[in-house]
Amino acid sequence: MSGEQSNLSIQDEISAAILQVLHDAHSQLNCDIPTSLTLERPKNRDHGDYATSIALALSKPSGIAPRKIAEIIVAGLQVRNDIAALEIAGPGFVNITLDKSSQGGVIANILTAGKSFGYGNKLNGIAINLEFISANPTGPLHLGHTRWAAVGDALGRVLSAAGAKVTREFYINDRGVQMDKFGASLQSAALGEPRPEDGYHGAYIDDLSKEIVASNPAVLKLSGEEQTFAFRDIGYKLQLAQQQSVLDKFGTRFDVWFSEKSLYDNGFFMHCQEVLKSKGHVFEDGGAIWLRTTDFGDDKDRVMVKSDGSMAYFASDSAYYISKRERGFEICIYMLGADHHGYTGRLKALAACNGDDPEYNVEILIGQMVKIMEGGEEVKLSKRAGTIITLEELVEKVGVDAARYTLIRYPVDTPMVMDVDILRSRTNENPVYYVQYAHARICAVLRNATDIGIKYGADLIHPELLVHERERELIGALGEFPRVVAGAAELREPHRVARYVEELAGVYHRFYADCRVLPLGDETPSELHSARATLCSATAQVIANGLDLLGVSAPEKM
RNA sequence: GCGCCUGUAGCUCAGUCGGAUAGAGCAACCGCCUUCUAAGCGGUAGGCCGCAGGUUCGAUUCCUGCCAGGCGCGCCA
Repeated sequence: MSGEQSNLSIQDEISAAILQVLHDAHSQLNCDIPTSLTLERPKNRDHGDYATSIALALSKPSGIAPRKIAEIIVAGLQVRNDIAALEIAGPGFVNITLDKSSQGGVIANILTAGKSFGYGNKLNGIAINLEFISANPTGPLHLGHTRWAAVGDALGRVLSAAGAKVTREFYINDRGVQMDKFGASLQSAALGEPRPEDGYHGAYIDDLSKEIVASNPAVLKLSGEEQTFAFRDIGYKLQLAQQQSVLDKFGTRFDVWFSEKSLYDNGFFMHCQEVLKSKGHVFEDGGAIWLRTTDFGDDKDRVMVKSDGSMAYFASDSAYYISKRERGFEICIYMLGADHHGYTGRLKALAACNGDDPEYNVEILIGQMVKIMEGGEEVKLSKRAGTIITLEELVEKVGVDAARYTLIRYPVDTPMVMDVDILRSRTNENPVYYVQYAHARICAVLRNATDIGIKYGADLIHPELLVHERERELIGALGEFPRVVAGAAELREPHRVARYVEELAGVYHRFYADCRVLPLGDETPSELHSARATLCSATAQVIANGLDLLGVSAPEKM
């Protein structure tokens, strides 16, 4: 935690000042004053460094002409010495141009905070359970899982950066008939028999069965069901380990690997059923035990215990949710594939049945489908047929950074198309290279600066020298980062960080083209060189921090 | 039939409480390396923001209806 001073950016100070001015004019305005206000960054540079349209918004409730309100704001801000110019434009926009020297504060903040620049306290202390991927341990992770592997991990990082206490959790579906089918498939593969029709058919089953036999030759001596279970259990361990290893290489980290099976240990499920029963939403019908989720808007009630006494999948869902709540998580985030969006209703209703607030305690993010193109054609995905693109294959094709970055830079509710050919080619058709290149470029400049004895650092900012339009743009963009991170966390949209970092890279490239950083030839090193090099190092820091939140590397050389 | 998501430039897509002339990358065309990484920069061209209404000072954004596409709607997991 840094002190109050450094947490308050220049735009926060000014927006607070504007709110204060409006409050002071309350008797005149005679309407509700908003509690917070975000300064906009106008696209058009002629409109200053920041702008606000609050005067237009307050015009109606106060019954006062917008330009009149703008005048009040401008009058109230005149006294500030960190503002160079104030202008009322159009129907009542207030355009603010910062004083040169006040812009330097951003650079100082970045250099002081270093790796933690951008981190904030918007979600301070909130215990969040972030569940993602949650694949069956019966095969490799495929493309749908991969989207969440990247986005879920990035969201975890972003939420943590906003101060939340995040636990990343992978729910292992290690129970039920699909596990037995898995065991039977492995068994038949090992024995050279035809696979069960409803079993798993991918080529990996052959490999896995060989691995099982090689490491545990004794399985061949077993027979019948005993042998099926042995294949199932050993295969499960190996397959899970394979998933874990792939995710580890992908840079996706989990705090908890939660076994579905464990929900039935030590009577935990019975406990959950009692909890729900005590809240009055459990009933029996046709020999089955149900949860009356229709009490809270679900389409139909859900079976927990089937009439034959076996557990329905929803039994596990219920127990798992209660486990999360009993472990102290305030917010449970579920990241589900589009083919599971029908879950929203029942999960929200489940929370309500437990006496929780479904709007607050449960959040469900639905990730739309990912298509993959190669050679101009869509690669069809079919797990049963075994022609799947796995996470591992994708990484082999395009590398971790390109795969992660591409998956993260789109909002998850957009269906997306990944073109392997483009991602494979190392050109800036792939935005990740554009961003990484900016970072590497800065590092090269700074290496050269050091070589020729140009110093840079927090005591050499010289904001009064950084007056070039490109410099001001760059400083302004750097100052946006904390706000972007906070917004990404609050809206659960890590792609905002990616888009920001692309924007920042672009601003830097333009700065680089127009503003020579290091002395030319035998030119004498000046304070401007140091100031620009310092600005470069601040930029590198922010790009690195942004990429780090995405789990993408920031190379020093390319 | 019901529900969720999507529809913005030739392509892939951004666009947070409604804001000023709707953006980026790629593809096309024209320029820029005798000195910091050209994986870069500048410029030109490219748009009925799916369609139709509504709300208002103002709508790509909010509301309603429609059209098109994707995905779901088990005592499966």
